[in-house]
Amino acid sequence: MVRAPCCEKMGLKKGPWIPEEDQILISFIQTNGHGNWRALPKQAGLLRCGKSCRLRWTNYLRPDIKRGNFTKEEEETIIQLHEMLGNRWSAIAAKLPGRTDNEIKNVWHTHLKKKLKDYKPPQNSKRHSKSKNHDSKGPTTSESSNNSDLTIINTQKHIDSPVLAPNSPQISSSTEMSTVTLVDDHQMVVIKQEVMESSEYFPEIDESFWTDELTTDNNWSSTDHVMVAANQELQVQLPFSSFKEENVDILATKMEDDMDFWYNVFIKTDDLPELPEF
DNA sequence: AACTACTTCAACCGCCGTAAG
DNA sequence: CCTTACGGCGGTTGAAGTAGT
Repeated sequence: MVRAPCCEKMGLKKGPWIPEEDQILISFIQTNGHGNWRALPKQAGLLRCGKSCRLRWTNYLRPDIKRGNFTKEEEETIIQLHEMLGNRWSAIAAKLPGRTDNEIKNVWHTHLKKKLKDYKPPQNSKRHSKSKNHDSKGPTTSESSNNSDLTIINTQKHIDSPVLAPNSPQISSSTEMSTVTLVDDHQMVVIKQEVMESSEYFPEIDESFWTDELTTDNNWSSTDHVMVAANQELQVQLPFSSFKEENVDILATKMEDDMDFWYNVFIKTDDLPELPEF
C-alpha cells in the first residue's frame, strides 16, 4: 500500500501555526466538530493538511489540555508507566489527563531519561549492602494525599519461604525479585519479596522502614508505591473488587534510589467498575 | 555585545492498523 | 481477498530560546 504524502499538494502551509489559524480551527471545531480531518481544512478555509490540523488540535488547542510544567507526581507516573509500557506514549498519556503523548515524549527525552540514568537500579545484579536510613526517601510519600485508593492491610509479616494465600487464584506476576498475587476474591494484592536474603539488603528492619500510607496519582491507575522488603509480605487492599480475573494484570516493578528500594505496584484491568473522577 | 553550544518543544514524516468499498 | 483512505502513533527534525564563554 502506497500513500501519497499528506501535504503533497502545493499551496498547503507548513510550519508553525499563527494565532489566526488557531482561531479558525478552534471556531470550526467548536461549531462543526472534527468528524473528518482530511476534509476539515478545506471546509474551515485553512491552507493546511488534515493531519496538521489534527495535530495542532490534539496537541495544543484542545480545551482540556493542561499547560505548564509537569509536577513531580506526573513525572514519577511517567517513569513508572514507561517502565511498564515502554515508548507507548499515547497509552501513558491516557493516564495523565490533560497531557498529550507528544508532550510526554518530549519530557521523557529532555528530562526524565537523564534523570533515570542516575536513578534506575542496575538490572539483574546483586546490590551491595546499603544503609538502613530510610527517613528521606521512598517515593514522595510526604507529598501523598489522604485519599489513597489503596490501603495497607498489614505489614512486616515475616515469612521464611514462598507462601501464597490459600485461596489465591492463578493470577500472579512476578519480577525477578518479587511475587505479586491477587487474593481474597481480588480484593487484595499480596506482594512478596523473595529470593534475596534479607540480611543482604536489610540487616535490620525497623518500623520506620515501612510507609504509613501509599501515594496516589492524579488518576485512578493504582500506581502506588509500596515498601516491601526481602522475605516480607505486604497485603494491600484494592480500591475495587468486581473485575474479572482474566482481565487483571498486576505488576510490581522495583525502584531504587541511593538510599532505598521500593516497589511500584500497577494494577491494570479493562474491566473496571466506576472510577473516581479527578 | 557577539558568538557558540546546548536545550526545548512544536510540528512534520512515515509507518501501521483498520474500516469501507 | 485486495485496494484505498483515514486516523493514530512513535521517531525525528529544526527553529527558537537559553546558557556559557
